[in-house]
Amino acid sequence: MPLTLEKVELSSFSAFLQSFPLQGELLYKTVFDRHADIIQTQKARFAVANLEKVLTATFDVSAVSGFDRMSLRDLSRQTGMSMGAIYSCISKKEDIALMVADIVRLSNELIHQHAMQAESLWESFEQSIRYHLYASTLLQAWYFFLYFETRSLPQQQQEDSKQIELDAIDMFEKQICAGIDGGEFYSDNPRMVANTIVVLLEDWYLKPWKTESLSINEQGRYELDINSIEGKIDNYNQSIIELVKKLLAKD
Amino acid sequence: MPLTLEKVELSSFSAFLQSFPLQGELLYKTVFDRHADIIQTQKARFAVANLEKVLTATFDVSAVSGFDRMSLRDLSRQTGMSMGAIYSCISKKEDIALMVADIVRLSNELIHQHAMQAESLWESFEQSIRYHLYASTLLQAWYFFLYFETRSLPQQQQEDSKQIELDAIDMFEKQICAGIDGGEFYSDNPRMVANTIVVLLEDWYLKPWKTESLSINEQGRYELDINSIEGKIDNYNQSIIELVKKLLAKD
DNA sequence: AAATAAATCGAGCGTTCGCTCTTTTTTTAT
DNA sequence: ATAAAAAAAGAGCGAACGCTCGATTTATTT
Repeated sequence: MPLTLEKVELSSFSAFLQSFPLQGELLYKTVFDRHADIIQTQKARFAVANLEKVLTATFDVSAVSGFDRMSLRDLSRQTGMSMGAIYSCISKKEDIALMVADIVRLSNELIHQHAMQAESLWESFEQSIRYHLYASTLLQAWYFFLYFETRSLPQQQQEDSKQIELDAIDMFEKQICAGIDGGEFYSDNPRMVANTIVVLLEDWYLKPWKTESLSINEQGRYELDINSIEGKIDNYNQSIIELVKKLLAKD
Repeated sequence: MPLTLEKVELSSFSAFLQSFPLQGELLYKTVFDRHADIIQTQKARFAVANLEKVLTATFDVSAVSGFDRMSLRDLSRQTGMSMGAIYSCISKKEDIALMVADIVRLSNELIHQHAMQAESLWESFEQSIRYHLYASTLLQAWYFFLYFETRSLPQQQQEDSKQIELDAIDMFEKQICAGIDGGEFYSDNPRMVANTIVVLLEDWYLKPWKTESLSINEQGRYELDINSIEGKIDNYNQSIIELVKKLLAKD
């Protein structure tokens, strides 16, 4: 039973939250299922609880000082788990980074697949942007971590990460070119427009302090405040859309 | 005798190279002068040679695996210097990151000051973008390092780095607003345009593989090939300018 | 050429790292 | 209630870390 997003209209962040599978317990259950081979713990109940603690603490600690500086003793202190407990849900430190990379890739696949189900070119284009914003808001810590800690991954996975970005640019470029061919858009530099979209999407989850889109809780961790975030996402999304419209306008 | 850029027209990358002071021997001499308090070595001749070796090797090694993973023994091997020699031009590992941060800040100041000398609003705006591209190309490794290794710096310096980015956005925003007030531009979201410019400027030095703007030499290090880079910078610069023109056009 | 100062060297210090492994505790099955 | 299985605990291991410091080499001055 592979994860999918049903074809429903995810026209708001709250609607998105109701159908996106990579959140809450199911998120960590997914991590468990996809890495059962390296996880010692057998019962999902225990593994899921531990994975949540380990990954959350990893994001907290390494956001400040980086993954390399985070020692597993830091992690032990932060989670209240012993070294043994930590090593029951990973086989080595690097595994944590692998799990994050895997989930981010999966998330990107899900939103891409879903956006492609749209009926018109513009709808698909607009939804690619919006779903990307939604997913990278929900999984902000994960996206952020992957971007900055790619160098903790094996060489091959580092290349893969680059390729994800290039693929995203290619995708937008193709959509733009299709729109140009269909007479819907105009641009003399489709790739530049596509690239601009991608870096603006990255900017959203890399620099939340620019828009204060996330609030900081008493533990100093960024967290979602659904009520205040909803408007901010829509704002940023709208800004990108309007920017893109100008860039693709026929004189 | 503070460093400055004479008021000359730097209308091409090669013209820029002829007057920008942060390059070659003078670059490392500047590092030496500005950190004489923590550098044991007294004679500039020795310090400059060692700083060049240490900083170059730092960029090489940590571009692959990060500053934290780079041990001073790696550095010793890469430079052919002993531990003692390394510690004669730094007092601790963190100093390397401090030196890089200092130079990047200085570079930004120089190009900002110079751009402000332009005579018209548009000229100043356009030169801010172009000089930033020039400087971040010449000092690509430095800019790249600061972006990814900010977390190796003390808390205060981390905040400063954020502020540099916010200042840059503010500056472009002000210029845009001035242009709107003067009837030269139109935009209903000046900050979004300013932010877009800044992330596109960052993209240039963070992801050289996107445009293959730098060639890779036999040591696997990115290096400048003045002949082929000149056209690529101008291309990218032109792409940004045209994009900005569209975003600020009066209908 | 001798004397002084500066720069370089690298073995070694104390610490911390990722990780292992035996012991103990908790959970599950009978 | 008891036995078997699973999970958690944390002291301990070898390796590698940043950094120091007395010995040595090189450069400068007299």
